[in-house]
Amino acid sequence: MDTGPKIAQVAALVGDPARANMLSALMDGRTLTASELAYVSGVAPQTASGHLAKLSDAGLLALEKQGRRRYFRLASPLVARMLEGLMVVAQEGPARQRNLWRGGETLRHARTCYDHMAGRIAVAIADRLVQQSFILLDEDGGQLTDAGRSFFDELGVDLRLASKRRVFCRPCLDWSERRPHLAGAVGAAILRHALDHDWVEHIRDSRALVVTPVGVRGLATTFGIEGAPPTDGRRAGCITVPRLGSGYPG
Amino acid sequence: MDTGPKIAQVAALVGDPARANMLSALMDGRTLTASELAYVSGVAPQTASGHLAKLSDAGLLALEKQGRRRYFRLASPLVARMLEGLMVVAQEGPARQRNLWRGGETLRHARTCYDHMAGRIAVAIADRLVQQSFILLDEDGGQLTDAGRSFFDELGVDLRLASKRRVFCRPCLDWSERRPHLAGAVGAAILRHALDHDWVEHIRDSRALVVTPVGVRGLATTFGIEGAPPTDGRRAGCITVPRLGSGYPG
DNA sequence: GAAATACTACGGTCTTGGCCGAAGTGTTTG
DNA sequence: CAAACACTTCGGCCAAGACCGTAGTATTTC
Repeated sequence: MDTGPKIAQVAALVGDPARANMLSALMDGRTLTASELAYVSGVAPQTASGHLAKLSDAGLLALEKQGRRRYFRLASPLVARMLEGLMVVAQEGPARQRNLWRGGETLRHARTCYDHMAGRIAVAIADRLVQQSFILLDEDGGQLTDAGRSFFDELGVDLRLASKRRVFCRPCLDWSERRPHLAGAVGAAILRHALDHDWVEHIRDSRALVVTPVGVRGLATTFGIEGAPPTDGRRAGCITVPRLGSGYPG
Repeated sequence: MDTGPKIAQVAALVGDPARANMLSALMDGRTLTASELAYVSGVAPQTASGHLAKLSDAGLLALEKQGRRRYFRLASPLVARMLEGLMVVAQEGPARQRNLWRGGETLRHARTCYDHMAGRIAVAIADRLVQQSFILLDEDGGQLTDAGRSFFDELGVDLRLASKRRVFCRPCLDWSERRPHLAGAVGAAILRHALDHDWVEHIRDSRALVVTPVGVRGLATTFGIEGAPPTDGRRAGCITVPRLGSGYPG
């Protein structure tokens, strides 16, 4: 039962700040180029190249070549899940200036997690679906009830898009709420539906989502969520995530 | 709000082979001493000491001092979950570790704690003895009543074996149940009685105990405990959400 | 073809941190 | 009390690896 060394290898890979930054940036399922990842991780391209090679060799990242660029993304939802687990523990530390967070509030409210939603809103949705017996969740799996199936049918959410290979429905522990939200094909479908109907919008290039006025109504009628947008007056939380889009040197 | 560095810190902690071995050994919920952890991790005690300090400081391990020993255990189920996530990625396949976790269930049911019993069964025994006024317990001590003395006499438990020097009867906080079970000479006598009468058996070289069919009857008639064998707390389709915040003593 | 772009390979520097021997603290035993 | 035991602290050794400058290899653009 010598699992120790194996998990040490993986953990050591994530244990470098530069690599951890890269993985964090990829958490929402985006694909980024080597240059972009070098920038977000704060190291020179040569250094980043080495890191990316290691991460790819270890099977944490998937690589796609296109012309002179290399696009990287997380190799599988399992990797995202692993990172979520680390985040949960990492957040637990001594209660420092937790409020020092800027824009953290927005992230806590709603964000993407790989390909589904996370944050208060997502947890509330999961709660509602469970409470209504549309979904049955246990520690690491879940399933749709018949009632749930028709609920999503009426909503116009097509769950048949789900590939057979991927997990259909599972809980994903939310690092900000410490309670599960929905991942898997069902979670992805809900996010797609929310984006398609303009319930939520991406903020710039971050993982944060804002709930639109339309979304407030939609969430209320569909899921019974009273969730107003994070703040009223000023812009719902200025995300302080370093700009990815325009900040590249050169 | 950059989560990268934080998860890097945690991951780097797990990223050392010696520390990873320690954490793996604790995955099943056991409590191990510094020496034992030094052994399983394959490093000298001095080195292990440093590792354990780091893991404790980071909040991954919980520490309990007893005498000249230090007992370590995973600080929370969230840590176990994180390790599980790493294992999944590390070994490219379905987590077989499920079995270990099941073993944790066995530990929670009945195990030895030094020289006495711990776990659900032990807590139930203590409850019963207190409820029957056979034993009076307070915060850090306890005493046998006359009724209790004759109860043990009839049972054939010889309490006079107790060395003079050792504590006769005291409560010991059960880490899995978070309620006290019996330690001291009385606790030791109960365990000896249970082993002598084949009520329980040691599992392999672990501290886990299984309750035999004989034991089920014995516990029922003697202590009025309905305790079926390790009830194997299988699914029961329950939501585990509420358990996230609790389950382990802080 | 030449230049710019995106990325990779190599080599040398330098910090980090794991490791253990020796010595020290606190606890139990006899 | 002394000895055994469990663990920690200190100090020096050493290797792993993160980093970047330089110099490459593809690919696209002009």
